[in-house]
Amino acid sequence: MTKLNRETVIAEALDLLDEVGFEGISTRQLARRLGVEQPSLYWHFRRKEELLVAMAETAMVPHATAPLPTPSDDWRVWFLDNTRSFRRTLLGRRDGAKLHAGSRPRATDVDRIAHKMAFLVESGLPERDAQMAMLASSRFTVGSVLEEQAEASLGATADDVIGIPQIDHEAAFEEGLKLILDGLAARGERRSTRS
Amino acid sequence: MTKLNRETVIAEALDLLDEVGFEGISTRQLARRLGVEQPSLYWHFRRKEELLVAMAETAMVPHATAPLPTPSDDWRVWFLDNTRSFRRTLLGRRDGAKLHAGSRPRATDVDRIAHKMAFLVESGLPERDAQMAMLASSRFTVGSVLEEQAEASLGATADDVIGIPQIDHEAAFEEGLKLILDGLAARGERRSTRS
DNA sequence: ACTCGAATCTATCGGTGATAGGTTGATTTA
DNA sequence: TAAATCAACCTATCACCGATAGATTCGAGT
Repeated sequence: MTKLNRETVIAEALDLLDEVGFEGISTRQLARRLGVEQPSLYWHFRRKEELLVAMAETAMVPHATAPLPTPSDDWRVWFLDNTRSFRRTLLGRRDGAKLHAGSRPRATDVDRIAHKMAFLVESGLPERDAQMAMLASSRFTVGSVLEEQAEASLGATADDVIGIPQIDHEAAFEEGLKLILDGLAARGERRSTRS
Repeated sequence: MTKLNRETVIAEALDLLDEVGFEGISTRQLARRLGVEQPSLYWHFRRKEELLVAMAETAMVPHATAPLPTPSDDWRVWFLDNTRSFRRTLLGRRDGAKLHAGSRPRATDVDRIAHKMAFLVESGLPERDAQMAMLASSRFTVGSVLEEQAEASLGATADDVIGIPQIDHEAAFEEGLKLILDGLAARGERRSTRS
């Protein structure tokens, strides 16, 4: 059998995540899948948490490699699509939000965020508003997906007692996102129409 | 020594949470603090998760017992204060957001939410907008506090490499919340001024 | 005094992350 | 080519974890 490497471990770990969920991930199960003994994983990762961080990073690749905005883009449309891309990526893996929550941005992410910010400023938004809107939409998204995936996990075990009217997560996300966008647009317009 | 009961266990568990954080909670440590052997806790709780749910509920008491809005209140002011109350309660305990995340609302919570919704509708907001705004602000808050407390946990271990400009979480929360409120107000005004 | 059951105990299970230190086999070096 | 090196595994083991089974205690009610 071919030799293990970091990427193979991460890929298999993400497959395992999809099957057993975040709490179900154990180094032994992962090792068994890779045809290896459990301590061998510690050659590639110092601690389990280091593996989880790497998993989170890989899971975010779809969003982290999505095209950046260009000056001709409508900032409103881009803002919506960018946040949707983030959400779809989080939803792309089981417990994706839990995996991602609290992870620090890497240097390449920081560069991309800077580009996005510059785009919004170029589009006429005050820098602080742009910054706060990016932050707010990101946190709103994490909170939303976290709840959505938590409900999915609980739904698998406990039966839904009727009384909680079952939320349409997609619609709730879109509406909340629109609220943030509208709040942002109100400022941008106020600024661009008055000055 | 006085006999144990559910409330005592929960209270001690929350103290333990503040000391060791969410990941550090173990039934053995908790039992030792209570002067009892570990399996004794299983008389009061079927599984550890049941204890965690009870902890989450108790931790939310400050917010869950805060005064409800009255018809004379300004809905904008109330909306801000209500969301701030939620945030402060989450921040009130270490890893409060992680503890709360994904917990289902209890019957009494549902009643309170219904009251709040009715208040917003009475104040002139479309029901769906009110619903979505409550949901959005709640999820934004959970996402925000989750990140804030995650940073606090990481900050305790890893040193801050300068390059991430250190966010003022309070200000970011206030700005994001204001975006949601402004988005909501834009609709309410549009409705009330046109009809 | 006797019973009964709530509330605790002891003992133990299988599973977990992690470390220490030995083995192997390919690659580099002398 | 022989020796040395070192990445990449292995075995063995640790302390700890959540959870269950089943014995024991002890106070309240009859």
